[in-house]
Amino acid sequence: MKLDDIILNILAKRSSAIFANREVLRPDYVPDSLPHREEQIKELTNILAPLLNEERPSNVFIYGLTGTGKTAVTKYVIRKVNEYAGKLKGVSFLYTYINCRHEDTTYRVLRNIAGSLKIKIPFTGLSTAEVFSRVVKAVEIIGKVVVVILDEVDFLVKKQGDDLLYRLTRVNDELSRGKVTVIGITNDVKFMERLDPRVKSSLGEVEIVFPPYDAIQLSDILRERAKLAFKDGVIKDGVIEYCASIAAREHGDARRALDLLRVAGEIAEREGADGVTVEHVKKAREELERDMVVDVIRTMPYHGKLILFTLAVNEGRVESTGELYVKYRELCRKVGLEPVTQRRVSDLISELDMLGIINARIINRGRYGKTRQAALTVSPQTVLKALSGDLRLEEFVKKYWNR
DNA sequence: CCTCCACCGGAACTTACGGAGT
DNA sequence: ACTCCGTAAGTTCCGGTGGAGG
Repeated sequence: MKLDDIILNILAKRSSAIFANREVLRPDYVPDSLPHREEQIKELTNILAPLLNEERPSNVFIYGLTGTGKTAVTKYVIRKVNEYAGKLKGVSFLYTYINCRHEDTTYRVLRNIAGSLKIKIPFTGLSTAEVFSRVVKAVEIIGKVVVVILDEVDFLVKKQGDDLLYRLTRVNDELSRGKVTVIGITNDVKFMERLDPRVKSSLGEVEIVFPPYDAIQLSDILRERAKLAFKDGVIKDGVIEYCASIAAREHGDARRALDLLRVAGEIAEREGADGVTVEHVKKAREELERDMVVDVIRTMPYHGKLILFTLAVNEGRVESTGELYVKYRELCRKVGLEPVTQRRVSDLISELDMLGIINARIINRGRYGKTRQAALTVSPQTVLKALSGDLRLEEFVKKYWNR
């Protein structure tokens, strides 16, 4: 085949037989309609309405499990309010969206806020106090309301404490021109309890709760997006319902449902099929699982990978942290590595649990103590496969098998 | 009803590193 | 060149704690 033809072939496939617009299924896409979230949209719009008079809205706190539309609704409403503020009243305000899972330090969050105020801050080197005062100065000079949206705030607070939140909610006292409103978003129900009472009262001026979707609502959402994302008639019977039922089982997570649908479409496309079937969704589920594992492994510290390895070669589960630790040390010894302390391993278990790659249940064995029982949520083979892709571990794995 | 195991989990500290300001 | 700062991984120390077994 001529090179020309190869390229042409690939490009031709891009104008796909399956997708009309796959962007609609991406997690960060904000749709024009958000079914079953009218209540929350109304509430949030009411709260933010003072922006039209250049007044500072109350701080808002938003709860809801992952994939319940918190982020989409917030982005949607703030965008619309901003639009109408300009159109109807000729006023403007600034807003910035920050995901604290990615920007999980005080410094990085401040740098992001600074960025939206058009002042540049080096990515390291300054003290947080310095950055904070530069931000405050900028708000003062600009003299407008600044809405700071902190998505997944719990990550920030877990790592750095509520100091930044406290200062952000108090900053209005120091300002004569310009105001700051904070919108905090979290999926951690117990988050508020851990906050300093002062932060709690100021941040929780208003609260909005996002309940999880049920399977029927998920189907509605998927159907609506599928209409935009796929060409007519490519979605076969039962596909939408199947995606919805899987996601409904996992706490009504719409993001999960959309991911499934998108990946199923991509698989169908790769196979050159003329439609998306339930089989494609099943494959998509496996593929997403693999991706998740690879992703977790890439971001884990070295000894976190060793813990995963230990777990994987033990049929994917252990009865206690102690057992896991003994086996982990054994592996380290065989391969000539310094093991970390049990305390550290305990933290690594927590991390893996939070990332969803393992399930760590606390169990009480009375006289025989309290411990965590850890089990992989994915198959050990998937983990081993993903680990062998890790360069430094490859040797390790080989050594272990040939020992 | 109390004890006491095998841990959990918070906090403060260390080490190594790389960037900024002066 | 020197100091100050943040980040990441890990350590040390230690105060809890739920419930089976005495």
